[in-house]
Amino acid sequence: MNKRGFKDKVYGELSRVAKAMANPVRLEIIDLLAQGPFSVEQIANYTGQSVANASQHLQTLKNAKLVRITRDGNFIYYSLAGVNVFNAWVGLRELGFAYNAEVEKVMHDFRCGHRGDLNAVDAATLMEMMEKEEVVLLDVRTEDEYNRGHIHKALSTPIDKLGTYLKKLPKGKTLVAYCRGPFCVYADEAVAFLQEKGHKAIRLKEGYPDWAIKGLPIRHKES
Amino acid sequence: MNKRGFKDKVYGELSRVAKAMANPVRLEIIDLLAQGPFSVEQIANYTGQSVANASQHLQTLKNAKLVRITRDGNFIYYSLAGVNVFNAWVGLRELGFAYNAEVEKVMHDFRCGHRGDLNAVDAATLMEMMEKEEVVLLDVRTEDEYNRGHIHKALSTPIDKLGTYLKKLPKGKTLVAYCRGPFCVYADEAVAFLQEKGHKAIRLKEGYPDWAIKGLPIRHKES
DNA sequence: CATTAATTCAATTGATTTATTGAATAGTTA
DNA sequence: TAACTATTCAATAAATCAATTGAATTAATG
Repeated sequence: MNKRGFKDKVYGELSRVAKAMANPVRLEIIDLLAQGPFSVEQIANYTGQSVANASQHLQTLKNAKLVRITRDGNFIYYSLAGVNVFNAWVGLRELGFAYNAEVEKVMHDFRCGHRGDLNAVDAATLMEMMEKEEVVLLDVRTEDEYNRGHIHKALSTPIDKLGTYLKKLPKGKTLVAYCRGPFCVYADEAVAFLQEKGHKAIRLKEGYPDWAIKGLPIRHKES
Repeated sequence: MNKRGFKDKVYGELSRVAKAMANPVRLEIIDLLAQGPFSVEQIANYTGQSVANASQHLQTLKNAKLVRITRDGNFIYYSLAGVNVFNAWVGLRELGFAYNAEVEKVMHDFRCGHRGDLNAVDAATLMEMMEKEEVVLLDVRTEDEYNRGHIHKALSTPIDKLGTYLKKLPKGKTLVAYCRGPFCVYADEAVAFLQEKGHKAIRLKEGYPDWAIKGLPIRHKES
């Protein structure tokens, strides 16, 4: 094989991987699967797609080796093929943040409409805050996702049941809410709700997968 | 805006960035521009494309904010919009290496055909070797690229003039050749040539941009 | 073995993407 | 200002991609 043929093959193969990521629905699926395995129906519901369409996108991701499947009874669960998939997704995400003003703008506008406080702490800041025991950390994802893995010392307070946990939360301390990632709005909703109830609340910029991949302290239930 | 509308916009914008990367020619352009600025004609020649086609791809990259331009005389020079573009490219590249057996296979087959020794040292290993002063480091890219920036202590020995440097190279020490990146074949060609001439030679797995972005020691000519 | 539920396949249509060609534009130099 | 050069634009046709629909698989259960 000559030099051009070699390059055509290498860049061609890599562009197949990039093509598999180059679709809004598939990016949302990747972002979701960073939390762990989900069935086709769960993925379809979450992304607002028909089951057939979700399945089709999942086949595309599977062919590109970005996801893998495990069976459990009647269900097929999809999850990311490995940590490199998440890394590539983060690379793309940060690229979007850095140079695409439209991404920043959309996020800013959306969150402006939901709460006054646009601040968010990043992982490093939160680590410092936690060392001083100033904060209560809230995992507002589903209980299932919490059990799969959560930030050390976080309490499970799913967004749709947040009201029932209100009494147990101390008024003095800062509440920090986190969810699936920077595009997940659960933490924003939680912060809005908590601030309305008179709490001092702020969201964590990153989500659980970002925290975990940095090697920061986590815990999970034995399965 | 509702939650779905927000997500559609965010993932839609990010998929536009991914789409801009999802083409073999554009990936090769990104990989090249990691070395520094190049004109449209240089890019067209390097990628084996017509000037019009190269220009069209560059417009696509520019619209996605992945590259930016600077003028100098008659020429327009394209370069990466920032360090995040390179990071995203590396994320994709590593993803290809990790899960796409086809990429590994193509590289292995190609390099098998060119030299017996498939080994390559990585950056960390090279740093150790250099501390013991066991190696002579050769930058086999163009002299121009060397001047823009090179690994500290490397000699400029462009691949097409490598023969003229032969006498000056010590027979006892290990020669380590590096070039633009893992898909650049200059270092492979250099290693094959040097081994043929009785030298102990090996390539660096990564290219100059990978070395530089890790914060490892570099030097460059004042411009 | 038949039923059921979850998932995938196949065919269609409309929308994007790509390489090619040749013409147009915008800066530079004489 | 005219000629030149590097780059971009516009139009085309072939190829690829996405959402929809309904039918076909596949594996577990009665």
